[in-house]
Amino acid sequence: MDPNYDPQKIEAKWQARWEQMKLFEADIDPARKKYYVLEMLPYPSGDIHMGHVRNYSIGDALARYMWMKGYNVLHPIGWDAFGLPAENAAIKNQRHPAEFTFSYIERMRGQLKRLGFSYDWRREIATCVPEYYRWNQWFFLKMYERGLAYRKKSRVNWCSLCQTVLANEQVVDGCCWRHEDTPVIQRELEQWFLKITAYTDRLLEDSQYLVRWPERVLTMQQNWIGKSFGTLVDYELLGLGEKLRIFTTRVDTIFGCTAVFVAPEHPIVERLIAASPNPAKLRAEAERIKASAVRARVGVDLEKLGVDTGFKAVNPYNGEAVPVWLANFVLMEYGTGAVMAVPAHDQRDFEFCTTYGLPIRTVIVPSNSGGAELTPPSEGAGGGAPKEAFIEYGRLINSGPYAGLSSEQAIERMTRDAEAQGFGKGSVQYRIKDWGVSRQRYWGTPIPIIYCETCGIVPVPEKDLPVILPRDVKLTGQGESPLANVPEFVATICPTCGGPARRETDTMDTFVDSSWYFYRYTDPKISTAPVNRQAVGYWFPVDQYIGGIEHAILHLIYMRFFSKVMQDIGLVDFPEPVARLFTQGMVIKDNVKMSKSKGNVVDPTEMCAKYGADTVRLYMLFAAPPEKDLDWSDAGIEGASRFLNKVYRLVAKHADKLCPVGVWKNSGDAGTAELSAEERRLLRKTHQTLHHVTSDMEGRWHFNTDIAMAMELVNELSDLDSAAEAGKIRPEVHKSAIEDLILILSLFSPHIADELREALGHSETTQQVAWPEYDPVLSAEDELELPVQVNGKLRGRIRVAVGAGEEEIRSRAQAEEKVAQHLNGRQVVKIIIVPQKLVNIVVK
RNA sequence: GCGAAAGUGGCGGAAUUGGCAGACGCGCCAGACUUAGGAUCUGGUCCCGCAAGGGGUGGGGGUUCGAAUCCCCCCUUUCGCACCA
Repeated sequence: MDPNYDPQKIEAKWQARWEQMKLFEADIDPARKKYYVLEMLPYPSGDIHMGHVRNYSIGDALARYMWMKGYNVLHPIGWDAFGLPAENAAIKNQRHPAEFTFSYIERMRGQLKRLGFSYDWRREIATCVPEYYRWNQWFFLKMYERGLAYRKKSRVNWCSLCQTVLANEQVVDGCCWRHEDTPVIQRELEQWFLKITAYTDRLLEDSQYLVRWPERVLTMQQNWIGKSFGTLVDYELLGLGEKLRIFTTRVDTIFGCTAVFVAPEHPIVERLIAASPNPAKLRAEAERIKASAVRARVGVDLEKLGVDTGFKAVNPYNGEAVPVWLANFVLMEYGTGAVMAVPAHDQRDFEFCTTYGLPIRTVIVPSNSGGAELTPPSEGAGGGAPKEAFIEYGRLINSGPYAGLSSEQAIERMTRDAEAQGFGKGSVQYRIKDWGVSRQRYWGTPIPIIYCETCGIVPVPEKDLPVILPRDVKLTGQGESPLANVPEFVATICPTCGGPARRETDTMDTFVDSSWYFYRYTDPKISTAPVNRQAVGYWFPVDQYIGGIEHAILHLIYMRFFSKVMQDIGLVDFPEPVARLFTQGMVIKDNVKMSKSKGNVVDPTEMCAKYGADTVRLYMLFAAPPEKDLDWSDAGIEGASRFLNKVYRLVAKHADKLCPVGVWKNSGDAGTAELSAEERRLLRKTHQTLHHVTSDMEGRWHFNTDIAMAMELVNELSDLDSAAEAGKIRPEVHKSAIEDLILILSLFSPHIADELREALGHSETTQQVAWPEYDPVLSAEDELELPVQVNGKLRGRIRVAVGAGEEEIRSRAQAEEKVAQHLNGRQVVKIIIVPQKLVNIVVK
């Protein structure tokens, strides 16, 4: 065995051997328990970054542990290979996106292999190949058949840098999710949508199955879906013979309505302008409000602006005519685009009405006011002007027949009355919108739709799939679909009438690709269906999914939606595909996320060349618990490297001697009795470490503490080294401790573990060994050092046998020299003995 | 503004159930070996104090024999939401 640790050599050797042994290839085996470990698939951007390394090191530790626990482990990887960056790079460099993508995949595959992750590479997928994306098209057609994919013209989010449409989920603070400083603009476009809103209730309800998902993710999803119960109420517009519908969750406050606010984009605005005595003026004002509203959505704090249209609307509950205003803060995309203004009980209305001098009328008082006091607390005892709206539920006043009711009762009764009298009804509104999937870009899945002059929208027949993305396309990045300029792609014949027709030229959002890829891994080559039902039946659900939290309302909600559609189609028979989700923290450096734009990127491949993959991976897991952000430190990785060197030297030093001997096994009481003090000490530490690591691997996953324990074990081995050399530790015992250490290490730094295990005379790899059970007898202490407190302050320590009785502990504690000094002359009130932990003597 | 999480040495972090605060690593200090040390090994390293002792987990209060941990108030940071009617 080489006396010097050479990670480059060792890692190449074991990676080749693992591959040759087909160690990580898992196949269906109904006789064995399965375990599916999934990590979020990378986008082939050119290089693996530290965030990937962290993600995949966590998954690999788990996968290796589960293999050793005897599970049949599915651990796949693939490529989220369609997308904008490749297309943009292609435009810049006058090359084809496919060239970039495939060469980047090639390079990143090499980098992943260099890191030694235990993937079943036979299952690798790339979403940009027709064998994969044809099934995106297939899903699209299935959804189309079910009315879940539809086309409509609407205002959509447009990023001027991406030169394409974005889904609502891809807009962050009014800006593009990929370009934080680029405000999204609104455009009217014909687009394809997937009807995720048809699944809102199931997405909410089925959260009950996701008990092993982080609460935070579920909350974010809930908020994103934004379900709220309320009432639709029709106001009649005087002089127009038209109704204006509003949505409110607080119909109980409607007797306090002093105006109606309408979004500047609302269709009724055109009618108002037309009927206005001064149309030009009203139009100009509407435009001004609209312009301020667009700015408002991007900005944080905005001034509430509005304009009185001069029209009046009639509140059907009390027949009162109130003015109709255009208001910049009213959203066209939520509810009906119009709201009733109740300044006394809505803070926004309050601010607006205060600004414009609209009346404020109190109709709710706190329930505990007993009905006697008719003034809300916000109006102040002196009867001065209120400073804010009273927005709580309470009791109704000044509300005609409903006065005296509680808010809850009133909402129910008033909604029912509206329905009975035909001017309104109960309604549920959602914040989430349907998923716009059309993209005016090239590098994506063609949408399998044909437009025929005579037949209209015609889906591509299933037998004609895939619709191949043509290779020769002129890419300009100029905001129109590149496919539109490929006549041989566009020109087709109508599958229904056989006449000339043209193809849809938009491509799909790449989040479609990643919404079902993890099903494909279970049988990546199947050509007759997107997924193999039998394989899914064996491997699903995903037992553990690991990735970044940034996908909480993107991928992680789309993926759940897709699974529900798949359930409805009959492809799978469960509602939720992922049993347990883990979101790891970011890798940061100098207090900010590592990113090219910040120029603080540490390249994993360079780190592998310098320290070896084992060191990089060990450091990633040691520097912080996995759910927290990890602060990169150059000094820190040196420490990890030093540790592995130390382990290597320690084993190398004894390898020749230990190689031929057998491993000590505990044969029960007799075996334990014959251990020397040093042997006892070494085995105790070993089994305490095993105990900690084993229970931690079962779910807590604080790998940093596992590695710290392994370091302590190494320190113990090092301290006992001279005892081992002096024969006070038998080689068999020594070897047993070292082998357990190696198995623990194999979860985090597998190459060095296999190398060291081989040096000890084994032919199988660590991953093929059963995970060692910890021995409670060996890990138990036989003597304890108990701290002794006097009035809660540490005063001394006593050593007692584990089985020592309370009487003995009591007297020993009081007799301890320093303790006795503090007891001197004081009366002992109570002695608290916490078994195995401490003694506290209370005196006065 | 609302919601969530967090705040522990010079730094990353540990303390799994209310029971020795600071494991482990980094850094630093001293020493050994060495032609040399950015290798390795040994010892030290929360603060004040010569010591005895005292103080200490963002700040203040509380519960308890005992609080980093539980409760109340406040401050700070990060993340999410932010006119969703």
